[in-house]
Amino acid sequence: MKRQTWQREAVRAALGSTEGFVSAQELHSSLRDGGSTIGLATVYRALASLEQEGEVDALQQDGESLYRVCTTGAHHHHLICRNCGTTVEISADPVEQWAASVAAANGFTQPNHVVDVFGLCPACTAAAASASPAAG
Amino acid sequence: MKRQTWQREAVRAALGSTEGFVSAQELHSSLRDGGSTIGLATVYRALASLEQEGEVDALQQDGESLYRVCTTGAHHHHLICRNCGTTVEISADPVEQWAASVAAANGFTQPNHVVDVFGLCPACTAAAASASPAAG
DNA sequence: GTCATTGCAAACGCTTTGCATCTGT
DNA sequence: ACAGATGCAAAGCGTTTGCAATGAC
Repeated sequence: MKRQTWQREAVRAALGSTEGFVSAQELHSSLRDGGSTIGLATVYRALASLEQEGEVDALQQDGESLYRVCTTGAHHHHLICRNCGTTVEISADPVEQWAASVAAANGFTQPNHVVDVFGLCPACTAAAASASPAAG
Repeated sequence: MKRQTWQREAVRAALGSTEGFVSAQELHSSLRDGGSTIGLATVYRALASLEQEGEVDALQQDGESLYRVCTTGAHHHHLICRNCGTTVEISADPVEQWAASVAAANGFTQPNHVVDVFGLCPACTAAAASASPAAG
């Protein structure tokens, strides 16, 4: 039996108001910042539960778990700036098909894929160019 | 200045004698089991150093870092079974190009990408089919 | 002879868990 | 009234770091 609590809704809402992936701790901070008195453990539990139900997607990045609202079916991916965090939506139709294709080719079913492209956005590329003109 | 130590060689050797990916702790256990008195921290440091030099590939699996001897710089991706962890190497040339392409199209430089495909391998698909014949 | 490297263990960060209380049904 | 969720904080896990001795160059 699953009870309906404002905490759980708060986690879902916070997750829904994010652009890309967020860590559980960022979510907790955000919630607290928004006035919630929700506990960190509760955020983790809600996230785990939500993931279990398939309502959110999770991936591991550098030892952390990042969460994102699950886009059951047609989804798009993001191009993220490593430096300033700028996020650009990108259509990944060819990749969707490629993922499904390689999965099928190997006999795998229920294909899920995590596709994210990181890089330096134009502004940060220019900034980096002047910040590191010579490395020797 | 990089000094040549038997510990470092031991880590490389242990890594070279593995089939797939191994965790730092497994490597350490293996080394100890093989007679080495190498320390855990040293294994971590050697691994980090080796990865820095591009001699080994590393990936994160469920909060752990798994390492493997590097495949000459050219990287590929993996198709991972959600259930048993079976890993299949997949060539992602089209994705490489796609990633570079979308990055360039948006003015992004230094494109890195995270591409992982998860699914159920043939064996687990069959197992799941008999384990969950009806869901309601 | 010098300094990077090693090793131990504690610190660290992220996540999970125990237990008492509270809240939703 | 009952079952499950919450919250705090500490345990837990894997990883990193500090500091003194050691070994490589």
